[in-house]
Amino acid sequence: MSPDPTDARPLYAKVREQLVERIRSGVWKPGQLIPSEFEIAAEFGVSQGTARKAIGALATERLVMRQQGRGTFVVEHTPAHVLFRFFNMFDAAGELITPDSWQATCTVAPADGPEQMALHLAPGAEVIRIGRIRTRDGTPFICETIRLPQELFPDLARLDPLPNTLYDLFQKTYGILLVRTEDRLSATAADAETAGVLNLAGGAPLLRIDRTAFGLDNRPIEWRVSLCHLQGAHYLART
Amino acid sequence: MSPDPTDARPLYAKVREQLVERIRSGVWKPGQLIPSEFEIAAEFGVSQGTARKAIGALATERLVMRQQGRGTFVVEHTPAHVLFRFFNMFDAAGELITPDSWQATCTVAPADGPEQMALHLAPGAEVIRIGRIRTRDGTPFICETIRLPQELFPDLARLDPLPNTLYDLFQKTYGILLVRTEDRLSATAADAETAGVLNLAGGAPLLRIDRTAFGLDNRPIEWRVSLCHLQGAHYLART
DNA sequence: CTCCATTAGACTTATATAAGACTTCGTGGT
DNA sequence: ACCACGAAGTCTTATATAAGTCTAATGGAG
Repeated sequence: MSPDPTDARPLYAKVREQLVERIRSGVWKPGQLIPSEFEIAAEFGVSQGTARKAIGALATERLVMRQQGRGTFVVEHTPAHVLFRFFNMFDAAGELITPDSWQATCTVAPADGPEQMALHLAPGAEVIRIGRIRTRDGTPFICETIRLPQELFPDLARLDPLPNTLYDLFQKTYGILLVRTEDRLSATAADAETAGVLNLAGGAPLLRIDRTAFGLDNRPIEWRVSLCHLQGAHYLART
Repeated sequence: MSPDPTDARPLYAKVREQLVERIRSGVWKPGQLIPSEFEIAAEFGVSQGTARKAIGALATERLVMRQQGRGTFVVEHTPAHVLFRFFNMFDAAGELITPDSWQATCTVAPADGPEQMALHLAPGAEVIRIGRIRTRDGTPFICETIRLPQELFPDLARLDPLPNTLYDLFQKTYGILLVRTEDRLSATAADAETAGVLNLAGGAPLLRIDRTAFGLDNRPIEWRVSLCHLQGAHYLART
């Protein structure tokens, strides 16, 4: 069954890999109930404890959610879940900010140097470029540029309007589950264009969030640069 | 042995709590080898697997480090470890920045409102206020203010000079292990004083890091505000 | 005799399995 | 409408075995 019979990794690691593959390939879809520990154990010819340990690894990677008495479910990127999991902006009172999207533009072009670098693209590959403004209580506060590999998201550029939570779209329409992000934060002064869009004086300090989001196979899926005019809000990083 | 005989939590959770207490109280000191899984199991009258699960919980909380064949050790906040664990600034090439400390001032005073709030202090309690400049390749780039509960760090204010890595001092001299931090990031314009210290034009954009660090019992131990003039550097937040 | 590579053994954490307890939820009787 | 109960799931605990690490004894080469 395993490709390499001399593979020395522990049993539960091999089982884990097979389970990940089932989620990646879409055999088990987001939100779906997966077989019980005993069923998985029987299928792979291991004990329930070993199957449990493999599933437990998925649970710590937040690929599945377990519920005692109910079963184990593949994570689903509902808008609410995406907000909770991947959005880290809070207002002065500590409340999670729920932004709206506005005025999105979407184009396709060959990737330039930085885009090739960020998304690990071969020269000549195309990217989708999305620009959008996000608002909070009606006033614009984030100016955002998003780049995606065109190859992974056919026809996305023709979607109009784009939904507010892209990660939800990635998963439900394209079957791509984001698993991990790396956010690089810095401060920058607003240039003339951004200042105009956000209705600011030029040179105003902005928080710049440079995010790369990775999929199940650790491939970079999205590169997103957000320029944020936080009015008393902040980005929260735990540990 | 347990204070409440009807305590319904699982066995391993109770054992875990006892082990945490041993680290908190200093019975097991940082860097020290703790007893083996079998010894702990025998002492608490449980199986090795249960003791192992309790220790495993500590390992995922990064309170201990396990090494197969060697044993399990309480984490130690060496300067290198602190840098790796709690310092999140990287330069444009992705290399970890190792800052130096410079020109620290240290005073003691009754806590003001924000300090009481951040450190959960009773009115009238005193705080230690530390101000310092951090340099990178000799040029100042972070202007930092640190507040500590005076009660926890007797005589710290008399230390001169303060060491570069405070977290190391907290652990080795005061036996206080930091376990978790919450960093709130925002962008701000340099005021006149900060601009002068960092040798900048007034109004230059700075990254503001507002950090609260928590100890083993989840008590806030440190409140630190850093104003950073990142020259191509960034703060990295994973996940 | 000294040095060094080897090896047996003790001790450690890691893995695998089995059995019973606990939780949830639907179902059917009252 | 309510409650008891059973089916089906995860969770906890215990036990046995494997695998990694260090130490000290051993024995041969120089």
